[in-house]
Amino acid sequence: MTAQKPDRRVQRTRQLLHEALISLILEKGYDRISVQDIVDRANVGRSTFYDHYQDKDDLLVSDLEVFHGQLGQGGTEAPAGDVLLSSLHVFQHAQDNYHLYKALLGGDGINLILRTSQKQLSDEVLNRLDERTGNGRVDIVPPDILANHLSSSLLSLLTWWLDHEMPYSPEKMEEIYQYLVKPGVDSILNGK
Amino acid sequence: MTAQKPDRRVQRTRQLLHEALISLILEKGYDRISVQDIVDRANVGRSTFYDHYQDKDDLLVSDLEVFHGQLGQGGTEAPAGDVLLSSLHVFQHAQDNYHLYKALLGGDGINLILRTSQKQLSDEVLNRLDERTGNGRVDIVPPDILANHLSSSLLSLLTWWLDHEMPYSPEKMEEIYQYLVKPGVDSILNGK
DNA sequence: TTTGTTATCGGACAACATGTCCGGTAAATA
DNA sequence: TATTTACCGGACATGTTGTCCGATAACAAA
Repeated sequence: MTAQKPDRRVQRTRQLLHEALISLILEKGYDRISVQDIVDRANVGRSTFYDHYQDKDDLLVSDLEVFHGQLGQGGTEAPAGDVLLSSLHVFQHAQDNYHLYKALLGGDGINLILRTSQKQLSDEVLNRLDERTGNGRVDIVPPDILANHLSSSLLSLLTWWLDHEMPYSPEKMEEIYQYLVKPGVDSILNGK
Repeated sequence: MTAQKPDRRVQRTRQLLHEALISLILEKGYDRISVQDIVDRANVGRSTFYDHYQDKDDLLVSDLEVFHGQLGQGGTEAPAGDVLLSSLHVFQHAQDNYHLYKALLGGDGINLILRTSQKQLSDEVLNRLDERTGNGRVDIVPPDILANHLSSSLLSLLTWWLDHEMPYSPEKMEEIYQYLVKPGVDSILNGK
């Protein structure tokens, strides 16, 4: 079993496909891209694509691994005992890789349902917030961000509940939701 | 302009397509469904499908409108001055329409990227939470729900930031994130 | 019941997408 | 230089999409 040097062409081809996918997601949205689009953009033969990946999703997942890898490393480890995520590192990394993040998280192609539902809820919250402007620390947390937070928290909690086959009653979930978000809202709106 | 009675066939056809879509999403996931699958299940001609909807997405969006409509009505209006969403109503409605909700929000087909990223973050938070079990009100808010909340909040905040072209600095976003979630976490972990 | 309308059907069509297989070529390693 | 192998391009069968058409049967109105 002699040591094998890796063929330099492989990495290059995968890199080309990677870049093509990202740029195409930005232009057309993930689900409007065909394998043909990707290989045209990358100047790679279509059969070569299938030598590397099973399908379009496979390429995306492989890209996501790089994405998560970069995100994990380089960040100062969270202070021991601190439960909160080091969001600063996330935001800085997103700023440094704006296009990548925007392609993966932004836009509207990928998450049609959740985005539609959340916008609906968020608008509703925003309406209520408008009625109580002036007081509170709105300077620190803008109302639209607060609305976004409240609606997305509810939807993610709901999604968790469904994925786990509704292990608690709606009343219990309501209680949990309150415990999670109310202290934050109070401290912002009532100036603590 | 005489009053026209609606043709009863129309509503029936749309209802059949609606039911077929929902059941198929549950079985295969949204993006693995073809129009052919839908019309086969619904016993509707394929050309008839295109008489009603432009494409698969169009049918889904139309279903979402019903979804949001049901969600909006019937809920006791939020107490005036209360900013929080009436999550109880949402959870009850989800319980009454479990299959619909599960089809639209559950599973993994529709939100590959966000779900993958969130699971990553959530696991990380959960690890940290394990180190401080015992104290706090874990009985009210289970650790995995708390981890889910913290990670999804960060991702939704990040998504908002990207969609609005990064109007604040990463440091400012970090501050906002802390303001939003920290009070809730503290009250849960430290027993207030 | 009769009449006029129209929703539905099924088939046909072109264009495109998918995944696989193959032999030839060129670039890599040894 | 010799040998391995990554890449290419073409071909193939299969499936998907969106559109158009004429025929049929269900409908509303009279």
